[in-house]
Amino acid sequence: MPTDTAPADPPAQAPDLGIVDSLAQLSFLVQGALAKVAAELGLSVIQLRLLGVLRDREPGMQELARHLELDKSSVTGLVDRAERRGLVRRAPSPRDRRAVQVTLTDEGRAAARALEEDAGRRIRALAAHLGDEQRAALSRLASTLVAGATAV
Amino acid sequence: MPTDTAPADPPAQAPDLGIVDSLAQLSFLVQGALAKVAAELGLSVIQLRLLGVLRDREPGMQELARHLELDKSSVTGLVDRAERRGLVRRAPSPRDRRAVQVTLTDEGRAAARALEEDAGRRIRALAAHLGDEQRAALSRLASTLVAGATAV
DNA sequence: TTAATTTGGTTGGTGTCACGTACTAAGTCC
DNA sequence: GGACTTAGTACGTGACACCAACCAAATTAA
Repeated sequence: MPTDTAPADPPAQAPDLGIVDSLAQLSFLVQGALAKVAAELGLSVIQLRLLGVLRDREPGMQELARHLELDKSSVTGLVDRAERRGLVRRAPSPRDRRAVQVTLTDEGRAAARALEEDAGRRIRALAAHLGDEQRAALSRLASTLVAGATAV
Repeated sequence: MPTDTAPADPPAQAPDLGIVDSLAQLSFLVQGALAKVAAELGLSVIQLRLLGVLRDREPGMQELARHLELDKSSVTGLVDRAERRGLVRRAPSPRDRRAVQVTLTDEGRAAARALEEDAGRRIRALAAHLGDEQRAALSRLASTLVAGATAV
């Protein structure tokens, strides 16, 4: 159970932590980077994630809940707060009079773009110690894992 | 800004998401797995992390705050809740009468072991679609990245 | 075509978590 | 001795997540 993201001694040759610890530590590292990105705009990671999902979708609340793996009541609150900040809008669904379409506002879209850029910078910085080939290999492997693990 | 962990179509050949999106998505995947592991014992990810740090340390509150990158007042609350659950104990420091040593209780140690095992299972399951060689390569690359990025 | 059920969403209550500010007590430095 | 720093707590606030209960619209059954 690898839980430590605080600076450690730089090993001349990095010891292999094993698949479990290395992925867990990596995830804390990346999440920390994303948290800092979001914090620059006064947002949380979950708000960043919300904006990310809405970049190419106009889902209802239920669908949003599935994407974010949250309870629907949690999504109500999440969207409430994002709406209060002027980042998203609730529009009535044209198909279903009960339902709602959640949409990015212009401000929200601008924020999403800024976050995306900054996240790119920060994550690339994390991988700065890797060589080009290593980085490419890591990207491929991570992509493969993600594809395999999310394909139900 | 890759924010989606919900199931997607399984691509015959996984497209490379790029280093940024692949690492971000991977981090959400791993954090989700850790959240489920913790939830099985009625804990949160940060509590899991706390137990992980305490496996091989008996830090003071300040030191704990540094390890977890939290404000010291946040650590007070965190340890309060863990103590209330019987997982950790506050002992007076022998060196400094102001300070405290945070220690795992027997119950806490048992929980840490259980979490560790289960996290291993779940993370290995995530990587189940990778071949042995791929998994080993990913582990090495992730280890290298972590070592490089945490070495101040 | 009513009646029963499912679906989409909100409300209200509870607990966790993180922060900032303010505070006490103990250690350290002149 | 007094000034300053360090270790930790207390308190108030806000974000976040869940559950249970609820309403209204949509769908299915009778």
